Amino acid sequence: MPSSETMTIGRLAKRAGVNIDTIRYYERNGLIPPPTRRASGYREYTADDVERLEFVRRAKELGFALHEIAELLSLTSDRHNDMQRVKRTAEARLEQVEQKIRELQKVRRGLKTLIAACPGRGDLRACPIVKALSGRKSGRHQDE
Amino acid sequence: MPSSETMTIGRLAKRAGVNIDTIRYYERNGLIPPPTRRASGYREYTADDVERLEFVRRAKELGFALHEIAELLSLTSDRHNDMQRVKRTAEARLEQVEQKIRELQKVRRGLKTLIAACPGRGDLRACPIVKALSGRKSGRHQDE
DNA sequence: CTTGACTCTGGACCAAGGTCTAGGGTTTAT
DNA sequence: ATAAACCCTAGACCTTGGTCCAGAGTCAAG
Repeated sequence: MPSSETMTIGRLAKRAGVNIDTIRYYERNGLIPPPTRRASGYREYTADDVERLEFVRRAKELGFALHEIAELLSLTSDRHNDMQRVKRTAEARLEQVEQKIRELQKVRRGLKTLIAACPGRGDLRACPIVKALSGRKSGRHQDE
Repeated sequence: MPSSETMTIGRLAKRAGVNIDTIRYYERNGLIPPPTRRASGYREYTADDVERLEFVRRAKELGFALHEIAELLSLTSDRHNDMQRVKRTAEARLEQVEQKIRELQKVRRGLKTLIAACPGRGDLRACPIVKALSGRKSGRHQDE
């Protein structure tokens, strides 16, 4: 197949399933290299760009921030790097994800405790959720 | 207790450990009721306001969005409500948290799979992480 | 040749949760 | 009485990841 086939930005957007403005936004932010231009200024893309956008989409699904994706892409295109940097980037992301999970699990335990203690009806002044948020120790009811 | 003691916004900010601008921001967004004013226009707060800000802080720690906190506060101050609405709000938040945890766990599994498959050195073209992001099937021989 | 669809640029706008600044008035301490 | 420290408002600015718009130029079909 003739890899010299090019497409306009609108076509690329459709193929990759992203908004046309997102492509320009990615270009501004270094996720997509500045493409060649026609004499008129129109951007010309190739099938490689579809793949790049798919790379971005997959990395986003793994929760990488755009700047991390830009980094991954630049690592990827430099043969002098080996896998070490890529692997470290992934490990750093994993660490972030695990940290966030731990935080959320703590929050979940807190909520579950409060919900379990709340009968769900009756006078608000006896509500353990309200009490906890108001700073009184829930679990032991005390008058002010 | 002499609840007639008042304080300026700067004092309240220090007591509650929040930024002075944050207090005004909360006021604009209905988290803190508009306080009384001196003739000069200065806001006058009481110890109740310190508690309210602490309520907000605790609710934020449980991941409630500000609009949800405003809702909790308004529920709380209306004696005609009973616990039901408060409990439901907390349950809704719990559901959100659990959903987010599930998403992150999926991401974590994906990352772990890739990291485990990556030897961490050698030619990038053989890197399973890069391959996966590039859309080639990496050896999906394992699930965790 | 004209029309409609497409593209260009630069900048505004969105959510959320603030933070900061400018330009003024007030309070407090010396 | 004056300076430092405080407060007022309105509005700009920040982050992240985009989306949308206006006004102008370009391209393809009829």
